[in-house]
Amino acid sequence: MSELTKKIQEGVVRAAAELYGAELPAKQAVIQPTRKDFEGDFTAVMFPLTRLARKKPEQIGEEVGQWLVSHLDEIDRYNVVKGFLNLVVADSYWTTFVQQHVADASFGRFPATGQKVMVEYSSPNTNKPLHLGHIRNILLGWSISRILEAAGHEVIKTQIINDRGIAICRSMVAWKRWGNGATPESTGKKGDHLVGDFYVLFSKKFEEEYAAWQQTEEAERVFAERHKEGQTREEFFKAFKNRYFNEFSELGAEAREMLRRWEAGDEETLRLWRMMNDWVLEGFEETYRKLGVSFDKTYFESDTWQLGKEIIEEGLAKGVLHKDGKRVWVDLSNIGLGEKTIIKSDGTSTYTSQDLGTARMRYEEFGFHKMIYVVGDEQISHFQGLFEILRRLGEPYAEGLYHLAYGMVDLPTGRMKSREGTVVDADDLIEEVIAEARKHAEERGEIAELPREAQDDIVRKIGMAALKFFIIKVNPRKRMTFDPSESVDMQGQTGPYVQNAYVRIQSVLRKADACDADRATAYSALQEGERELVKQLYQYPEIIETAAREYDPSHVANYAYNLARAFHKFYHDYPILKAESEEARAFRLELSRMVARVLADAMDLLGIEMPDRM
RNA sequence: GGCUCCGUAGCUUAAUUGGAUAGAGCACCUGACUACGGAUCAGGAGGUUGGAGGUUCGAGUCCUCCCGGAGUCACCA
Repeated sequence: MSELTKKIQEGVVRAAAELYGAELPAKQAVIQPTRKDFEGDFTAVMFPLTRLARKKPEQIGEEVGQWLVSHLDEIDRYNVVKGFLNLVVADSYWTTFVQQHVADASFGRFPATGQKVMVEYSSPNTNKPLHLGHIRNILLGWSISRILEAAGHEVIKTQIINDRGIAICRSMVAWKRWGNGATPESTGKKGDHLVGDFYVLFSKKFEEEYAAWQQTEEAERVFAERHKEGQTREEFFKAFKNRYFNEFSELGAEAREMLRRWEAGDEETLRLWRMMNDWVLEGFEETYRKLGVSFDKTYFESDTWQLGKEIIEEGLAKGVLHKDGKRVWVDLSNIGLGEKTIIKSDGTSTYTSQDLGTARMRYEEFGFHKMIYVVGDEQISHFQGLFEILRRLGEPYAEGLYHLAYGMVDLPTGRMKSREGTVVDADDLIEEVIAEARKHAEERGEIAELPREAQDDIVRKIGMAALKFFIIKVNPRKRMTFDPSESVDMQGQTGPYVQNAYVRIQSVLRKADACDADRATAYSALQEGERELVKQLYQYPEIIETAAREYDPSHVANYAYNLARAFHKFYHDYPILKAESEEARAFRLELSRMVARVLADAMDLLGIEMPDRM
């Protein structure tokens, strides 16, 4: 809560004590920004006082209002509507506020909390390129990291690359069989896309193999023996695919053999694996760079997949985990999850066992207070189980673990499905939004005079702003529909709209010759539109606090939009450079300067850059 | 079926965590400066906040029960 609202709140509590001899809990003295349709800056809700004062809310409002005006310098006057006490803050308070913070880089930054927070926000598989779903994940993780830093925490950004397992082996088999030694250099293809192509090729060949197999006598026999009562041939073979892969498929056997050799440390297999993984990782790096994100620490599943043995032994000794033969499991029925397997009966590890081990390893390495996993909501129960196990084991960091679950990204046509080729590729998407921004810029011709590189830079910033803002403005919890045509919109509630407010201010500032900034505080006829802007600026730190507490960057995005909107209106309604007085001109310039600074700061927390022209 | 999440205008969404007449954008219609950048601004139309009860001075928000959608409940990751 900000300084002034806190002061008002304390004032209300003290007023209650002095006027009515009542002890009002601070929490019940609700202070909120006044709604637009009433006069005032802050509103104190009087209803909770009625019981204590045993008077009508209107009368209490009058009495408390008078008390506040005479005891707080900042409060100029008040009015009462029903049980709402609307308080008007003195102009001098606002003009001083702007003067104090116009160049204050610490505005919107909180003092160090001493808390160390680890944020894991990317965990891609190395068998195919990043797609739209990853983009939401990455943008969310990046911005929440920045917001947590602004809130005073020390943040360690991390990713875990899932670089081993049967999936990458499929790509490896396909490359070996049909690749003819293709490389990113020889094909001119980005490494992750090249490997992804082989993954797709494997699937295609496997489908063909499976279809052919269904015509064989062996398939006939399998169907006869294993199909359920009333199940058609088609239904049976659709459901049987995975088992076919594991029991009958030649390609499946080859991929499994590849995995076996990898696990056995076969040199040739490892060489191939390293080569293809490196291609993918370089591709990922490029995409990350285009998205403007980075990590402090990268983990690889190939290093961590066997972790967890130690912690599992402890769990067995403590009776938290149970063992049947080689299989290790845990009873999670208390949180509605039933039995969960941690080590399979063939002795191999699972995702859960890795995650147990990785959590402890990270804690030992960084000693974090909080660890946030930014992972899709389809894994909610996985994390519930994981955290529950760590709690039962008495791990010291268990209470600080948090799964930031975001909803899937759908297309207007429905869910993205890699099998149906409806996945939106990250690189393609980035290219598209930039192309769209370029198209708009060319139509407008505003930046046509600039050198090529400068134009490219601006167009890139605008396109990325459109894409990022479109994704981040939605509450992470919600499943979102990604309409490609809307995502490149540049008007209305969009990134470019916010940028435009900033650009307009830069344009004004360029034209403003040096003027006496000190005269700004002498301005004493604050207009409605000015007041509205100042109040919104004043809210900024609180917004960051809320976004950090809720792990929700959409608050910051919506704030930036609202601030930009208020500025556009202000810009339209009042002259700045040709203001009616020197004081007004000085104040409006300072006010605009601060709006620009806060807009840029807020957008920076979302990973969005501001152009100076557009 | 158990657990979890979601449901707000035709569409995409917000609501300061229980506060005033539910606020925006898109799309549609109508307007605006010989002006500091029109990627702008103003106005119109569009709502029984999925439904029904309940708690409260006050409910989109909390409780109960329904309806609809999604996810998950694997010796997958």
